[in-house]
Amino acid sequence: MVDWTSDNDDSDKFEWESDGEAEPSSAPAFRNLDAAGPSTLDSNGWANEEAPPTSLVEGYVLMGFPKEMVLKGIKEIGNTEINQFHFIVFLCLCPPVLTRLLLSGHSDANALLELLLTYKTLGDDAAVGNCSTSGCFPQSVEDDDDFDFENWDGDDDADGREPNPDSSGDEDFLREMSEKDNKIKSLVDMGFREDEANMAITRCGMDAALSVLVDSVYASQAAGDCHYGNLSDYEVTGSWGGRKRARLMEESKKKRKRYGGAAQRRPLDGSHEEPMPLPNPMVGFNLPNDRLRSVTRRLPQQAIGPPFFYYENVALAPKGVWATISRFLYDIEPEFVDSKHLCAAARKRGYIHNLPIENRFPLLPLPPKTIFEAFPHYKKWWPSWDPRRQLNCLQTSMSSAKLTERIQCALASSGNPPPKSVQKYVMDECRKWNLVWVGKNKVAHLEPDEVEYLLGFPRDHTRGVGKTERFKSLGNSFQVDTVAYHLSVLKDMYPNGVNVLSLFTGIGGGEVALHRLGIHMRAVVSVEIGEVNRRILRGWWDQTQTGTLIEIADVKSLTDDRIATFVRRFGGFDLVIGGSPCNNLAGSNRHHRDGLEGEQSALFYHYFRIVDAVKSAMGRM
DNA sequence: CTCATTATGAGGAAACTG
DNA sequence: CAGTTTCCTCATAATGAG
Repeated sequence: MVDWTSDNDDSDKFEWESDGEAEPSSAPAFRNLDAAGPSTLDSNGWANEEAPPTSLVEGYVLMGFPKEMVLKGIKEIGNTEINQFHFIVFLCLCPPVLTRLLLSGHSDANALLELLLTYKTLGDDAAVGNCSTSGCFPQSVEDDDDFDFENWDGDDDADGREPNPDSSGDEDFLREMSEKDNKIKSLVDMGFREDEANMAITRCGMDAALSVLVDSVYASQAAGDCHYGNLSDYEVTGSWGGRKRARLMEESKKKRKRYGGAAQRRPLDGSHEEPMPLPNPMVGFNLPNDRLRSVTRRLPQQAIGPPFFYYENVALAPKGVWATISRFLYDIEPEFVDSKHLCAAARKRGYIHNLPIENRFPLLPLPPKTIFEAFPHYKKWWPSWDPRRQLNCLQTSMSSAKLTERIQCALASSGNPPPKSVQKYVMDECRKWNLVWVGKNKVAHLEPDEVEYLLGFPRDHTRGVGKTERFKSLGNSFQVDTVAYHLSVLKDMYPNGVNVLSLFTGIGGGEVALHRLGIHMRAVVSVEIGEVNRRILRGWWDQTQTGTLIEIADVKSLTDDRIATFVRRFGGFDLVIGGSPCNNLAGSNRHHRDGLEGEQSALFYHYFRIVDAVKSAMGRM
């Protein structure tokens, strides 16, 4: 056994090997990178990489059907009652389809044929009567128009359903379909039945947010349509509402009233459209060595564990997002903390958790809170007109070398001190890109090990992968000191260690925090989509831990059944921790800041689903 | 193809001004 | 109080080099 409180203590210190110029040659920092130990398989023996298709259309394409054909098929069947079975039957009963597949040089045509024939047999036995009324069979193809598979170019809009003149009908259709597929799939993944999901979309419209759809399903259940599993518990909690909430919380346009101070409480009962106000200063419920601002809180009854859970995301999300997140996570008030109060870099984040907030303690040694304390050697070239003493948020990408050059030119061709206009230009860029002064008139971005240090990770934690990847992974991570401060209350509660379910693990900020707190992890089940991140976590784990680590790639594949299996195997989880993707919420995303319904950020609903599944599985223990 | 580099504002809230 | 300015943001797509 290892002494959990004292190993690897050099991770606390950041030591400069030289003047910072030296870039040590990359040595493999991890052991057993590719050695897939027995613990990389779960108890069912499933491999880690398996992932279900994300949509019906995609699914068939993955199965080897040409996309155009899939689209056409779905169109013919009708897009309101898409059913995997119908579609397979449709394809089976179209000999031209089979012919085309077999002639198309598909790499696995025989296997495909076998699959189709299998389904065909099933279809003959069971389902013909089932769909004979819907006109979903090839007849409908033929009496519609002369559907010629051989000359089909995939751009056939002759069915007249699409009045779209610009011949992008298929694209629109595809987009619409996959959007609907995704929503249905998300709802099904959350434990709803497919017909419930379909009904909700019909009621609320294609554009309804997922949260609205969920509400709609619950409302319909509460109205007595049906009861469905343990989720019906929520029908009686007032804030979930037994009534329809067919509005987008994100669309609240009400002028909001500001207030200062974190101590004030506000009803989160959804009876108003007031967005979630951010505290100023953003210090959370309390800070180390600052008992003055400490507050007490009372958790809603349904929020109380087990398990404890800890959720994180960006504080400055689009309007209404945090109200929605909070509503799903048992109406717990978020704790908004800017990590600039604990380290030298800002990081405004919201945390929703059901941990006690009394008797927290920080990691020691306390991290430096200013740039000069963290990196003394930058003082030498720091101009007096740069007033920064802390860094802005550490992001996922770094500035270009061209920018350093432009700034150098601008400064070289002006006096000392430079005119205000030049100062403003330089300061704007420095603040935007977190640049530091490394020479005369010379600024540069931080290095990966500096970011590791600021975020509270051991040095070289992300070493061994590309520099770009390191910045990306670190930029997406926790600030360890901040999270550890919140998790510190677990130490006395679990002297024998904890079992952790870690979602969206990334490079393992939560795990590092627990380790640095001296909390033993008996078992960690980690879900992380990024292969690089899984490797980083595995490397760190093998170096520092003796417990069991199970890595899973896709959160969607962590079904309620598998969760129940893990709960039985480990005797329950003590902590469910994770921050769901922020890239559709973050302000720096120019292209797809789509809010909580964005492609990645919508995975929040899986966080909710999984916490709830753990809750109910542990309730049955 | 992969990997690294570079250019690319919107959106929201706080601070400021009159 | 309304209008304006300032500030900040767990990013993505196009391009280029190998």
